[in-house]
Amino acid sequence: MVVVCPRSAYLFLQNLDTMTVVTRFAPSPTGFLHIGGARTALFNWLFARHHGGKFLLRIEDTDRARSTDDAVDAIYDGLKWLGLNWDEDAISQFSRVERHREVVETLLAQGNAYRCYCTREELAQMREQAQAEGRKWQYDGRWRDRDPSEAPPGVDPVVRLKAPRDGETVIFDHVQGEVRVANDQLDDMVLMRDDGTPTYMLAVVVDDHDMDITHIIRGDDHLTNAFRQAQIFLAMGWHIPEFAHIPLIHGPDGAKMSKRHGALGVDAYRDQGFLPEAMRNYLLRLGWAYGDEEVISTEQAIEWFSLENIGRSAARFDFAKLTHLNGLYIRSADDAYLVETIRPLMEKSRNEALNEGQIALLVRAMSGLKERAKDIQELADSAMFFVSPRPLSYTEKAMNLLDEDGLTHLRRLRDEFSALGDWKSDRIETHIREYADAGDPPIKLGKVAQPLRAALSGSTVSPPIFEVMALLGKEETLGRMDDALGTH
RNA sequence: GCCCCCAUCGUCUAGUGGCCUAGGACGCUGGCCUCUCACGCCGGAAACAGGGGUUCGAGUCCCCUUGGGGGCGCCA
Repeated sequence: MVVVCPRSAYLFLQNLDTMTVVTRFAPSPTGFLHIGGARTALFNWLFARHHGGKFLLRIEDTDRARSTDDAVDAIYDGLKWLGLNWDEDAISQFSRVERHREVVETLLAQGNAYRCYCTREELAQMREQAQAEGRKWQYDGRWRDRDPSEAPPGVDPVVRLKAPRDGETVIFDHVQGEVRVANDQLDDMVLMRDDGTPTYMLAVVVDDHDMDITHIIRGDDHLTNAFRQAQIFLAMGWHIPEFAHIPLIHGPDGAKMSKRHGALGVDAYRDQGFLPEAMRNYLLRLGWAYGDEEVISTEQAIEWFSLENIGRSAARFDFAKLTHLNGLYIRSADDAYLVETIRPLMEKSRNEALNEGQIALLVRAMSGLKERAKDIQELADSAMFFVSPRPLSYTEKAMNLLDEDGLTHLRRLRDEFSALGDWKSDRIETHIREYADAGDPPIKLGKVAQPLRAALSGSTVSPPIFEVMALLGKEETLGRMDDALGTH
């Protein structure tokens, strides 16, 4: 017997443009939303949006012992931060147990499933023995055709699928292509536990069917599950969704991205200063490509996304590239948006709220600031001096610039500045250049600009100093210069 | 162990038998720009895992080896 899961029969009748594509992201709430899950969600979201279909969210919480509400919230937060909005309400898989049981009953009644009275101990023993003999462990189906009247007393049975034993099962995966496995490699999986709760394998199939999922896009660690799930779909006589098993993401060292191996929740990336749009772009390019395109807006991603362009090999996570992309997005981001983004970080580190005037100043300063930041934490730090109260504290390097020579220039310039009427960046620059040129011998601009930078920003790095002076305003500039002169 | 998947610069990738003296990006690196730091610009080093086929012709197709990954739960 050959069980074939073809590219959906109805796909030949109606094409993707006219059918409603429905995808889903189905994480289990046992921890944060990690990077691999985020990419899976992104791909599902893009595919649905590309086809004008629906992207649903289902929380796979049938394992009551390991599911937590905090984890569910972390998943919601992560998806929201990434901008991956889902359609309709999220579905709790656990809330559907009655329906799952109903399907198990149907399978039982049809003779496609049976009760197995093996105890866990018995199973453990069989597994051990198989291992000792170097055999592959597989449930031998001993209760497959046994009469239930032989059931030992006091044992709550599990329900297993009566899976085909001969032939093979083949699926056509949109990423992996045609994959086939001999049915004798697949044993009779448990559909319902001895406590009457459905297993993941059963629940996924029932839910995907009931939710009218057309395309299952998920990590390729589920590839072998696809065969087992296909058998359930077939047993129920249900239409089988399209599959697309995407390669996993590995850590920078090539090892599996796991929680103890550098895998972080998306919240950690947010906290490290990455912009969601940069994250989306990076994740998209990890395993998917559109020619030589590197910087891809979300609109473009939706337009270009297709399953066929997904690569087949695992990718390593590269912080450097993410960081570079993040810098790109920061530079092209809206000034007010960036100020809003760094605002909480700044208020936290200065332990004081920013007032309206300060916000406005930061918005005006942003074009110079964002040019030199790779992440928003850095951006927040670099913006700090604009709103720091006098007198500023200086970094050690800044101190060194405020030496005798530096202070001499500051002193002279300070007097000249107070006479300067038009406090505009280019006017200030002209003035200082003239001052430097007038020296005998002429002074290098840096000799003047750096002490100014130190006095005005407290550090050795800042946006163009003439711009900073204009932004700060004449009064504040002179005040900060006085501070520097007074302290030394 | 068994089953399945994968394999182009350090990393992400383009490449669908001739357009490949293998392209782009990150990183690295030489230079330019320059008031600092960045950005930007110009240049450089850097890859088809190995071996067999198929073909007039292979990075592209097939097989084997090697290497990586995943799965083999009353977890999801």
